[in-house]
Amino acid sequence: MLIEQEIFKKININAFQNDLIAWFKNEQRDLPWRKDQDPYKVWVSEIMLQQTRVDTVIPYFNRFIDWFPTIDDLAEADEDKVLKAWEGLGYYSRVRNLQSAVKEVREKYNGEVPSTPKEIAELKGVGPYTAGAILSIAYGIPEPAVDGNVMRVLSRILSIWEDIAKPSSRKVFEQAVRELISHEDPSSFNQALMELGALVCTPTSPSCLLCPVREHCHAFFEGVQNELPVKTKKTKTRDVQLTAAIITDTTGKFLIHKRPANGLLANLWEFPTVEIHHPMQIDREQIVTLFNKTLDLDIELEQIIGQIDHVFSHLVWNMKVYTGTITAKFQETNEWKLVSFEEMKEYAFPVPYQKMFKLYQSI
DNA sequence: TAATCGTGGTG
DNA sequence: TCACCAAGATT
Repeated sequence: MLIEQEIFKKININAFQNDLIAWFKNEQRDLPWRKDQDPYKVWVSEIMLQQTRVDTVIPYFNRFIDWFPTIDDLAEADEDKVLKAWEGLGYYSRVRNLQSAVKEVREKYNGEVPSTPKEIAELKGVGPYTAGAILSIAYGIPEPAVDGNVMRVLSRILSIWEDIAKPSSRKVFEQAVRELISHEDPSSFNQALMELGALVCTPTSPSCLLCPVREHCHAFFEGVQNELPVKTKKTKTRDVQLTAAIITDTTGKFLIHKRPANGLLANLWEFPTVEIHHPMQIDREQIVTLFNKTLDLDIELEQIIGQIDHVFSHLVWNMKVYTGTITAKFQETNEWKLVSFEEMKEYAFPVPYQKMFKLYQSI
């Protein structure tokens, strides 16, 4: 790669490290996962923080560590309870991978989180960023931990015009970190880059006048901090038409269904739902038939109580919500359960179904 | 590589 | 209202 030669010329590495780390030690936020360096807690926090804001993560992290204080606690827990701990956080495969990886750590590494790049990167759900974050923060090993913050900050400081939306450009920034990282305190260095990105070197209108490494910043020198980083975008969401129903039996219990183990919202619970492919040419009777045939049920729909629109990363759900009743003897299975209001609280429901139940309660 | 995988905050 | 965003990984 040709870029390293330039990096050495542009930056006084020692002064940059010192200014950055000194700022971090003074200004870092007091966060629950910074109270110690327990590799398990660092790991949990890094998984939670993937694509998720710090303020959102804090209460989830505290409750998760309360429920599962150690690797053994998480490894032995029921998946339904683990998912319940993650309910509302999103990207649920993160926590299923985490539990799977924790079990592997217990079996292969005697319960100790491995401390080599190769071994840690093999764990489920641990990609290049998370591997570097755990190695540097928990073990003090000078490995790059390149997330969106780091790419933004370094694209400005080093004036790197790579498109950070391209997966291939991450390695450019990893190489940059390898040239710049403090070997005396890699933990503070990596965290400082991210903290700077979160607090000062923000995506829009960065606070350059407050920046501790302003004098090292090529973009600030050239006045192009608002043009960096280069990031192409593409977002096309598709609409999905669904009909879902709150179905009760004669005792007032609710019919719930466990979603498939793969794909969207895997292994979470939902109220019975069918997809409507051609909403213009379907009547109520056909919807009932669709429920009974698709879901192998025997139910009757009562009335529409409203509509829930929910936006995911790559699609939008338009859910028509009905109430309904069970019209025949019902047999519980692993995927189908009839639960009381109190029992329902033990099951993890994704947000659209939480919205749906609130709608039901409001009528 | 591009698509998939959630949610809540923000300008 | 809506595009964009936030400590990415997997397929």
